[in-house]
Amino acid sequence: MSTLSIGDLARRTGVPVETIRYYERMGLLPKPPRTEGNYRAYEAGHERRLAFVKRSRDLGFGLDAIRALLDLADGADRPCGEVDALARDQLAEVERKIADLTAMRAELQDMLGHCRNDTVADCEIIGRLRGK
Amino acid sequence: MSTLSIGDLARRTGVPVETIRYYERMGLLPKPPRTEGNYRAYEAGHERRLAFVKRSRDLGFGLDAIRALLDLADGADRPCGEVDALARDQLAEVERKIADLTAMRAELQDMLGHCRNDTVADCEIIGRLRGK
DNA sequence: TCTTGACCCTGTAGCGACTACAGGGTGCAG
DNA sequence: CTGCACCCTGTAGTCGCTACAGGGTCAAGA
Ligand SMILES: [Zn+2]
Ligand SMILES: [Zn+2]
Ligand SMILES: [Zn+2]
Ligand SMILES: [Zn+2]
Repeated sequence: MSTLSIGDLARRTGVPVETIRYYERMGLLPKPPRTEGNYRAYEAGHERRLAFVKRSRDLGFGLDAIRALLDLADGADRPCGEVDALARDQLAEVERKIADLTAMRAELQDMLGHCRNDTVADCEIIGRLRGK
Repeated sequence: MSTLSIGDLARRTGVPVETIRYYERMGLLPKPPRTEGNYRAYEAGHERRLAFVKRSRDLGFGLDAIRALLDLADGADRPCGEVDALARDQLAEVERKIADLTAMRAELQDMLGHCRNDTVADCEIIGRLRGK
């Protein structure tokens, strides 16, 4: 038989078993047919769909956005403006996070650069956390 | 009287009331004395401690790390090596996140740059999410 | 004096995206 | 036939808040 168990699918996609079941509960993956013993039996279509979800997650899309992307991907001859909009929103979100983290990094580096490694009372890190 | 209500403290530190109560439950802030009407009555020490917590949060430290920093900050004449280690760990974490997000940004930008705004079937964004 | 309204209290539930059990069932190899 | 890896469901925990629900307190204005 060419069907995959949930464990097979997990190994092939790199998505943990528990996460696959979670995606199914969240409506990202269709409920697969079951074997006699009530095991999930996946086929190639399921694997492609899960791979799509994984690539989207790797780009930071939230599950709601991924549901929307999956729906849009089904309408082959519709314009892709909505897809674009989702990607642009996600890019904006990523850029916002990078900006926040870059500010944190600068301050942490500066604190560490000023620390003379003596007592806590004189430590620049503690001093700045206290607000000088 | 020079005490502050929880709302006063929230306004002065920029930390929401609910979050202040949450920090108290989590053991980051000492339980303040109460008024006759059972209102929390804060003093300058509480405000300084909360400001320390806020600055630490703004740098991305987790609450466990902040608890440790607060403890270390009390031992004035001990060496600051542990403080340093916490800051270095936090810097490493921030740098890891920046690296992840930078990769996401590059891929999102590239996808968006290749999208010719036609149909979903030809859309580069959908194509890449599907794995080409 | 009464009442309005802003503030405060506790306790609990929800968010997002998992992750980790507990307590069982299935299926195959030795 | 027995062990073991795997699968099942359902629930609770993670992190750092945030949002109620259902009450109590308090000062100012009519
Ligand atoms: Zn400097
Ligand atoms: Zn130091
Ligand atoms: Zn390219
Ligand atoms: Zn497109």
